[in-house]
Amino acid sequence: MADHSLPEQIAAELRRDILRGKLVPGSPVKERDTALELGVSRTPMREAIRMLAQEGLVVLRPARSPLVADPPFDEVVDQLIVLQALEKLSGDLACKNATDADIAHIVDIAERMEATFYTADRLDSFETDMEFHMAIARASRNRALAETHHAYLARLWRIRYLTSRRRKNRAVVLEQHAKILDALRRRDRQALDGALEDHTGHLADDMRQLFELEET
Amino acid sequence: MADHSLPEQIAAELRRDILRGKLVPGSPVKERDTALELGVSRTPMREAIRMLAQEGLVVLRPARSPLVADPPFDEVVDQLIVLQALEKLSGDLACKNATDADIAHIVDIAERMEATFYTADRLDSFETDMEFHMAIARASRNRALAETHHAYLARLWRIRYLTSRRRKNRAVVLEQHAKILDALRRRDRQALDGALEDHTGHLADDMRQLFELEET
DNA sequence: ATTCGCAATCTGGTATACCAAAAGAGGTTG
DNA sequence: CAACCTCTTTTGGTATACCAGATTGCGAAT
Repeated sequence: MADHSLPEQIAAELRRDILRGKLVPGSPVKERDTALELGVSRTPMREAIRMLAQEGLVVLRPARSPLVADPPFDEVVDQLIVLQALEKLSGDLACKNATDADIAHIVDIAERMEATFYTADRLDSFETDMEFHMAIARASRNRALAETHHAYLARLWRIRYLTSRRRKNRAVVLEQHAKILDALRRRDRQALDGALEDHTGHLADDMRQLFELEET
Repeated sequence: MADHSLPEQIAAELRRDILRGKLVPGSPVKERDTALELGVSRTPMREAIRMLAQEGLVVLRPARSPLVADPPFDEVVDQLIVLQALEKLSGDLACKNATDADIAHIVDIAERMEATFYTADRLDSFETDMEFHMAIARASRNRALAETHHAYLARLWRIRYLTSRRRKNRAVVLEQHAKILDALRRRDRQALDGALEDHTGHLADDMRQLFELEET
């Protein structure tokens, strides 16, 4: 248990429950009950809840139980817009600052993803996809950027996960990744910018469809 | 005391002490002692320290006292790069989405700042400057963006505060703000982009000078 | 004199007890 | 029958007590 601190473990546990849908969006997360359930005291539970609030997975209310977040479409779009800007900045900086080893690492992830995309568990392949994007952010060699980018990926985790199920043509994703990789290899900032914009744009389209279906 | 919660008040108190230099970068912030000093218990003090850690004003160490942050130049530059990207995105979106009331509010802040810039307490006028930039971010009508932008402003608070002392010509700031306002009024995205880039760029120059002086 | 080791103590992490505010249930009254 | 008031219960906020790991300083042994 030296890995992570107790609050982090609790946060990870709750995060999984939220993303997997065990904790329904809009339902309260009472610190007493939840702490008892997990066999910890309220203090680390409190801290874990604050972490998730910071990530946007729960919303705090003054003097009330925190709620599992259930962001309306507009808010998710807002977050996606920021994510897109962060990815484009990452790409731009990566073209300038990435080492060859950085790029090789990204290629490696992409190849792994391509090889297992149709056979792997959806959750696994989804995590590989996250790794891919995080590796690009890290290749910017800007720690603050990588951290903020990671926070947004985490925040959009659930909704991206849900859209990945609905996506008819998974090949499109692989193709987009290939384009991103190609531009990055050539360190072609403009091409990379376009490829990343395209990638996020498709995600926005998928999200819109998902929300429209949910309306019913 | 309905304004803010106790942890927020404590955080504000500590933040002022850090920014004013009462708490020296690199020195420990012991939660017991500090809590006793402020007449509160450790629980809200803990939370306040976590807030400041999140803002980057203190750094947490496992099983050790938190330290007042003292980030190296490179890290601050990284953060400034992200802040610049967020400001440019804010400006871009604000040109599209800001209401006339939003812009009027920004004008209001700018005028207040201009009127008191030379007479007001430096920390106060600095807070007005922050309000100005935050108002622009909020005018983007993108909550996520405004929040992340705010976090970066807070993170760069100290270093910006220090540079504001060194800046020979405060009039430059007012002039830049005027340019930003003008472009925003005309909803001229390109001009606003340039003005914001210029503003942040100057800040980077000032920062560089500050760090070079500190080296000695 | 130097180094190794042990113990006192300092510090953050965790559990728990207490408090005040707010929500909900139930009864009373118009 | 409905609306309102009150009392109980629930819940987060705060204070405090306890614990375990780490640091440090002193002392003993080489």
